[in-house]
Amino acid sequence: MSNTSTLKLCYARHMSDAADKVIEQWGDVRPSLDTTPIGVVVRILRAARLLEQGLKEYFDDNGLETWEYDVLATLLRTGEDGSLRMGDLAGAALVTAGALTNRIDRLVAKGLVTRATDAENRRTVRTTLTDRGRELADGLIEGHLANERDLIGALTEDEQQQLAALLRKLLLSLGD
Amino acid sequence: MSNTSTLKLCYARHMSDAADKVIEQWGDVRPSLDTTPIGVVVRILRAARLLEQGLKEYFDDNGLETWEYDVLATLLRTGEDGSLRMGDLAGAALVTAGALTNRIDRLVAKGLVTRATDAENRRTVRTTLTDRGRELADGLIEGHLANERDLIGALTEDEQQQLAALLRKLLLSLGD
DNA sequence: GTCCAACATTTCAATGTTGAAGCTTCCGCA
DNA sequence: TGCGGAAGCTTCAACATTGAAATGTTGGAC
Repeated sequence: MSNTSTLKLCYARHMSDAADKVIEQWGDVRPSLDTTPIGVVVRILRAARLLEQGLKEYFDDNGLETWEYDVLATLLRTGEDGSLRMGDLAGAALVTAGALTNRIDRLVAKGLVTRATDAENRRTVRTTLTDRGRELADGLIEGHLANERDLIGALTEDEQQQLAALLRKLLLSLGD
Repeated sequence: MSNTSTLKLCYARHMSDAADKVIEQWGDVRPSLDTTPIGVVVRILRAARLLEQGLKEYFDDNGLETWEYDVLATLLRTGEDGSLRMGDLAGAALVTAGALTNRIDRLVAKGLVTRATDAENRRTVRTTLTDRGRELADGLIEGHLANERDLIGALTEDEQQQLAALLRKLLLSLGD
């Protein structure tokens, strides 16, 4: 699961990635453009895609979809009684309410969560982990985190912290 | 199009974003976990979603899908004769070949590109900008870049460069 | 010269998401 | 008490993507 082989490929300094090539091409064709924002935006978009693939591989190996783990883990870490409203789950996953209904349907069918209308506010529906769901999520956390560590392992701890700090600032400005 | 209002919200230092909350929650519920990779991975995923939304708004205003501009711009900046093979376009957009066929179908229907089998290697299909496609893409570049600058405007230029450098290193290790 | 494996694209069924419309349920207000 | 609007979720049609199978093409082995 370690990507030692690809790491070797970039020991050389100043190797260029896809974003560098995009910027270089614009420089050739439209030299007057200020293409600096591409260096950030394109890289974030591509990094997200590649990380998603990397996360998917881990969950594939464990017979789960990434979003399934996301729902279970969100319920698990939210503590309390391990139940959340549909809207909260939709917000956490950045998908629409319709998508969440669909997802929870399937998790209920798998026996990993239950669904019940809230007694106090009967408009809201609370999704709760079953024991099986809790155990499943619990058993996957460590491996998932290890996988994440591996995916960003090319960066030193310092670099990881810098990156996190810069992204936090960006996210706050984007309204996260 | 400027996000001054959201910027104001984070003048206070050490405000926490969604990733901070996730980490904090795990700390409460499973204190033994090393959740540091979340700070990077989750943030990249969320930043990508939010940036995609921000890009979408600009192209919505201009009656185009983001991917439509992506194809046109890729063809435009690749220089040469402004034509590319299907596989190249799929690679640039990180989608499958099937998706590309569909996308190019629609761009052809709109009169923005043409499709022709390559004379030298008749397995490959070359997609080429029409004059209209070229003009359309050309007219949108500057606004698009201005929008991108705006989206990451909360970061100083130095910070943007640091962020770009860290992401490049990460992307290279991920095989970009 | 023929055959075969690899390549490049298209086709197609399965699947998941979005956005809008539709239901209940709740709350503020008269 | 009753009404109107908003909140919260579900339903549904439209649409896009994926992954696999199918089609056609090329180049090398023999």
